[in-house]
Amino acid sequence: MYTTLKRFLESKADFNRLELDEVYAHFRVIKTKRNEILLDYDQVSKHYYFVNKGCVRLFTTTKEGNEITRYFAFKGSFVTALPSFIDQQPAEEFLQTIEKSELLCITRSDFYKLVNKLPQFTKIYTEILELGFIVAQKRIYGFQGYDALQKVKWIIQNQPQLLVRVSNKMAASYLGISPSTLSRIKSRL
Amino acid sequence: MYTTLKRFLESKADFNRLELDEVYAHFRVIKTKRNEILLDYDQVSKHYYFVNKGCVRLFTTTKEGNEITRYFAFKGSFVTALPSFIDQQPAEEFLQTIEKSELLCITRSDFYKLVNKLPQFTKIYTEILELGFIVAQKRIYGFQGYDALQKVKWIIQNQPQLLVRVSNKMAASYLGISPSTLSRIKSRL
DNA sequence: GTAAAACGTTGACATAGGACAAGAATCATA
DNA sequence: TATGATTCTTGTCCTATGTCAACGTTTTAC
Repeated sequence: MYTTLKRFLESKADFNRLELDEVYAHFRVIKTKRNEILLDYDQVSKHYYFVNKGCVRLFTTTKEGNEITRYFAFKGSFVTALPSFIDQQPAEEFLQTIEKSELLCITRSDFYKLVNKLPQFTKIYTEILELGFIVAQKRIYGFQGYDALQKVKWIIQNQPQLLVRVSNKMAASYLGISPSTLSRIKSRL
Repeated sequence: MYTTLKRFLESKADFNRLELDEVYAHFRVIKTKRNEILLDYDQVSKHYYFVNKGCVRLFTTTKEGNEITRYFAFKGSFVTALPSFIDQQPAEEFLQTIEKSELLCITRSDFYKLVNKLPQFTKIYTEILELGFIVAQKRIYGFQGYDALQKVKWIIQNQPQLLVRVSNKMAASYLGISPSTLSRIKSRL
């Protein structure tokens, strides 16, 4: 149950047996179906999720009702609506499983308890923030000035599993192009 | 000299006199002309800057040589090429003053010394990361699915000083539209 | 297992906005 | 202060990509 999380934690800092158990104790297992909403647009983010199996998508919608995908969390990633988790304002984004998934869930208050109690966990939080920052920057800035074809090539280079794992529509909404355009580009590769 | 920095620090955490002096001691004042490069594309980011006066721009260029502006740091903000500062890889972006400026500069090693020595400074670093993350997300995701006019309106709402403070060209490269388009839109507002 | 709904693909069409250029305005340098 | 360089504005033109629609395929739900 905790193998993947253990691997994640130990790759970031040194924990002894007791500390690991203390960390685990705060996580609760959640099994979900496909397309389950974990967090709604107006809700405040109170949980951090670790993906044990499956995939969680972070997305929002425009006024016109089009979905815009911001992030896909696959096995071994932490995910939440971070801005809301940090400042406790309504998320203005959705968290959704896009496959039957198994998640480890920790509440915000428990999360910060661990951050304040275990220096290793403080370090992990800092790294999550740093990495989140870097990844988001690379992804989004990487797209600046790219046309549709360049974006698709970028994603094939940098997240090759993505195009095969998620639907055409979701991938398109992640790339910021229309499903038609993505479909046309794929057929020409 | 340290008034603006003092205000910044005290707004984030409680420091006593001695601690403040210790923080100050690691910052060195830099006075720059307009358009001075603080960090080049291939360099590794070794300094964090606090803007006392003036403005620092973070930008990069496309293969075709077009500039893309990522961030403007005005008075009272910290700025560096954070991904490079964190992982010590070449920055792939530029730091440049766009006005005659006065900066407080701390080296990376001193910065991390403070982070590890003073809990308040740890907290400030966490907040810088959190805030940087939130601001970057809001800014960039805020633009997803916006057309040029919506972007301009967004910027007028959210960073009203920006359009008057920086050149048309730089503002356009920040918004991800061409200078011509920005010019046309402004004339129609 | 079947009907309904959602999705993917492809075509025809419309358009936002980029590229380029030229003249006016502003800025930099000596 | 003069002159060359850069930037701003605005026109014309063009292309990438969005929209809409039709149709076949896949998924969902009862």
